[in-house]
Amino acid sequence: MSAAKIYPEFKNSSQQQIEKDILSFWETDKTFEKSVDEREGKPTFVFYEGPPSANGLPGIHHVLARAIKDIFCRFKTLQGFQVKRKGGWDTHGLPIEISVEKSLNITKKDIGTKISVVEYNQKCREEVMKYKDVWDDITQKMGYWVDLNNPYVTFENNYIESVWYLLQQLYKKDFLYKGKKIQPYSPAAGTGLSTHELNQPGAYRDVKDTSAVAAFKVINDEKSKAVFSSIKDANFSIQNTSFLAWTTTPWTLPSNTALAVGANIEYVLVNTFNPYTHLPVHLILAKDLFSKYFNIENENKLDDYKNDGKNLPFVTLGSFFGKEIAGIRYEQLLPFEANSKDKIDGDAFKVILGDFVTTSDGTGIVHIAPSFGADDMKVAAENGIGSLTLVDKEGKFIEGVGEFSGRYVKDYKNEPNYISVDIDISVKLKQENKAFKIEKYEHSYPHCWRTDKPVIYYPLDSWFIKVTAVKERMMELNKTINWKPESTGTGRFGQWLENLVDWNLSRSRFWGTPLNIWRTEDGNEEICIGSIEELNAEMQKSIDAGFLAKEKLSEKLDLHKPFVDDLILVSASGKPMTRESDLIDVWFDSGAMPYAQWHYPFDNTDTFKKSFPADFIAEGVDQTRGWFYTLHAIAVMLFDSVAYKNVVSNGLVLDKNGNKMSKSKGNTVDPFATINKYGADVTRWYMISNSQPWDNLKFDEEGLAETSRKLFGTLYNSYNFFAIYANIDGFVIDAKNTTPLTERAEIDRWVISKLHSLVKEVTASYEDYEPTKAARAIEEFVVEHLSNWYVRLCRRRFWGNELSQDKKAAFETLHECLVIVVQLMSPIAPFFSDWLYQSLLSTKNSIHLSTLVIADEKLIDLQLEQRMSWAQEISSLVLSLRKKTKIKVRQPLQKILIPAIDNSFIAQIDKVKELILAEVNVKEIEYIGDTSGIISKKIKPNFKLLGKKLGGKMKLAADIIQQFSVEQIQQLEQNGTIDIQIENETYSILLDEVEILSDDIQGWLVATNNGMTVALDITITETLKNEGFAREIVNKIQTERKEANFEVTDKIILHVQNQLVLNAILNSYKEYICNETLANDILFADNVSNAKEFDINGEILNLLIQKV
RNA sequence: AGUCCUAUAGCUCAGUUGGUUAGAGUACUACACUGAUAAUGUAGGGGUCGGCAGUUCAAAUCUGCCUGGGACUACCA
Repeated sequence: MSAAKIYPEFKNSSQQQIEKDILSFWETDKTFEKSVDEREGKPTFVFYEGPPSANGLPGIHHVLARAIKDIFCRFKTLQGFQVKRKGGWDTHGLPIEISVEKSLNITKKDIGTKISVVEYNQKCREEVMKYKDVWDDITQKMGYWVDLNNPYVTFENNYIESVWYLLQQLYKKDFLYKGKKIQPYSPAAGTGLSTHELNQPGAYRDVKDTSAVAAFKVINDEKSKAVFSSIKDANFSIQNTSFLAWTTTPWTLPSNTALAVGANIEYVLVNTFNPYTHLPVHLILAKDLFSKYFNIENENKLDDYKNDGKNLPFVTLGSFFGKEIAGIRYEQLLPFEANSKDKIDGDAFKVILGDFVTTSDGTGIVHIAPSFGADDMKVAAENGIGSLTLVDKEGKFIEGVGEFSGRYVKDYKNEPNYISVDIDISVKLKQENKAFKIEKYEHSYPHCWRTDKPVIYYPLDSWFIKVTAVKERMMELNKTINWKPESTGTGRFGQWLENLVDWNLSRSRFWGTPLNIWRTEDGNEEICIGSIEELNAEMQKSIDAGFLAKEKLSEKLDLHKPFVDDLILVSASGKPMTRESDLIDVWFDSGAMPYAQWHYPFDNTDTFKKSFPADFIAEGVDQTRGWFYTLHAIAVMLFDSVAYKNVVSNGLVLDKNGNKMSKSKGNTVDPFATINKYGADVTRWYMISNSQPWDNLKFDEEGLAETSRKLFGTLYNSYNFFAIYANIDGFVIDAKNTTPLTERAEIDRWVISKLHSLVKEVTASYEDYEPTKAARAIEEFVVEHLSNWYVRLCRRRFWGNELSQDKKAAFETLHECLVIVVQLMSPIAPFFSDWLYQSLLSTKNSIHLSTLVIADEKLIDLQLEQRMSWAQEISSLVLSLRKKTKIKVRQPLQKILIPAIDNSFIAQIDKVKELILAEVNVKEIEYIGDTSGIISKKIKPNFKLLGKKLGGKMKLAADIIQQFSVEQIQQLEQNGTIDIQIENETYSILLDEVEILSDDIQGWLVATNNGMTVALDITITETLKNEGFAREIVNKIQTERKEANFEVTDKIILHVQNQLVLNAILNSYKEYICNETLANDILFADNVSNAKEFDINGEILNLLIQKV
């Protein structure tokens, strides 16, 4: 009994302390490194880390995202795979530039004047790693295993060199081209934006803009005369006729060069009034949209008009199809010096046909400003219409636009009294009789994701990647990727691929990977550099040609601006070539990580080959068109391969009310505070078990407390229970010498069977990237099966005096369950599981270096699991009956009755009989056979079978069957069939097609649930009553022992004051009582001093408990 | 505007190929149990399965439309 404690017992250990201890253990043990190194040569499981940017702080959603990554990497490691996890940092891009500008209090304009590009880029380089320490801290505290000692960093020369290599490969395949396109452009940031950037969450926002329906006056010429010749109305004049076109961006109206109509859309021409000037006018708009502006009740009531702009009366003068009015010319809406006709590079101001025109909005006539809309540009080019660009790159009107010159089209400068140009243009139109309807219009409009300012569409020179050329192949290969959830792959990602446009690679910025293309001034000769070696060779050529100073070659190479811009190369024909000034989209950086992280193809080609493509990646669902896309695009174009085989896209973390977390709402959750309070394991477990990774998670602190209490508390108690008794008995697990399963108790075999069923289920779930299913299954096993059934029912087995064979088996069984359960949990809860594992095995070898047990089918006995679940059901029913009759469990009862329809059922129950009897404190089970005559039977049709057979008659048949008499049921049971009449037709019902249940035992107290019926004999005989007394006495003594803080091994002596009824019982149950309470003797006396008074089922007992 | 996801008890979630009393946990209430106490058992209240139609003998489950929540896309005037 005094043996050294093998298993540490923890009275007050906290999850936080455990995690601290395990963290420092991992550090000194180098467990993570070992978990990779020890598996050298084993099959690999390839994981790619999507690089975070360390210039922002980590949030709780990062903990979720990284927990998901960690789980599968740990799981695969447990399975024996080698899982390398190279960390990485995303270091380029606008967010970094913005935060540098903020901290230096400068703007883009100041770069090159107030600060040199060299200095600026140096600042960026520093800024990038601003919060690296915080990130390292959360990484460690949350238990995310990733190699941060050798991360890939996107701004390093090696990384850039790999990116250049990839770009050169694309160039060689003719996938790179330069073109002018109307692109999203942010005047505030001074740069074009890629579609990826517009896809950033929050980029599209509902805004209220001033929208204008403008009237474009028809020119009276041969064409218009011909078109309108059919109109006979005396009041009609072409000079007074206008087209109505709607726009939400009135600032584009001065740049208008055409109007587009739909060929087969019908337009009407009406005589009415201008609602602002009240002058009589003729207007043309789509018939379908007519009712938006006019009320039919006001037809032909021109004389009623009250000059108030309301209830506009009208007279319809005629109607035309779009194809008829195409070609009509109109007067320029807002003529200025800068948009005079000679400034336009083509024909202008006429009606053209566009297939994109619809009648869902506006007037069915579209205002065309080719410089500010992609469709506009396209349709204008097709029709030989020229373009006007009256707005410069800063977002303000150029000189020569009258009163609007120099004004910003949106508030790009945060002017305190910014006045909307849209409004002023609208006012001007109103005054000039050119406005028909000015109103606020709410619509979704893209904003620059960093400056928060509205984007405009603007003609820009750009380099593109021709991804459309491999569209089909990308779709094909996408089908081989296992998406979790599937709908993200087929739906969101699949549709994105179907509507693919070329990837705009250019960015006019300072901090990023420079485009590796040099060109002669005329653009006739160019070169795309694919390596540093090649660059050096070209530099040498240029030095030889005299374009480049000799010293350049010996300078330290930095593949950033402005250094690369200073390099002038020489073309084949001897002309100087300068670098195309653009940087490339940062998304290309991250999409290049499978290659660039290994500096492929310059180094590590073997490593690369072994780690491409990835087996698994995981990021937020918002990366679908981001990282998931760029990885896929580059892999397909250059390697004709997928970049990843399995991808988990996780949802958002919302607050507990389902609102998005945001700093402004103040509902963000601090990951450090959470981990500090509840521990990383609890946080991880809660997030994984609460909702599937791809569903949004409603983060609620109460859920964390529940997880902590239920799962971890229960497991902790189960272990402590084991440890306490194992230590008392000096039990030490001896893996080589365990009790054979056949010699163990039924309940041992049951829990082992359950355990292996669990291993099977959990392994399958992890393999299917379903961590939530795994977590929930583990939780159920621990709480319901292991703790609430196995441990609870087996407690007595652990108490005996010596280490019996049965007790040894119980220890071994519980030990095995705990070891395997923590192994299954370890990917999700890496700290607690490691701590428990090491405690259970008295080892200093981490659980994360162990090999996952494989489910042993031979140990799974479904029949056993079935009969145990019956035992649980029966016990529950008996307890509920006791409850109903208010007979406490401590009072033994004689028997329970169970209707038994077949013998196999009896055989099954017999095997678990002892467990049931002990659990419900009853002496025996009696099975009631069919012939007893006291079982009432209930019959229920099997809808699934009968429904198929009877079809429409099902309902009637169900009524008939359910009302079967006892005789009819008997007949069916005997003959196996019975005929019923439905609407004068006869149908045979077979025994298989119904379910016969017993739901009552006449004359008994019964309970029924899930098809199980149990009756309880509540007669309390004298013997039972006395035994009840004995039990009650034991209970009081036990409670007293506990209150007195006796050790569970302390022996006692009982001093009893003589009592008429209880003396007899104490004597006849002396052995039992002494055994149960570890009493050496019971001593009687007429008077016991210091005795405590107990109420034993109504009898008063004065008793003193004395420790020996 | 379109595409996709989602809606089940106060809260968090299950609910197989459609099959007849819609479940669990949690919270609340009451009573038990307790040599595991960070527990446990039993009982109770709590649901128009977002709404409306349809298919079917039978719909939480399938279809359509609508509403709320969310994400994404857009050249959208």
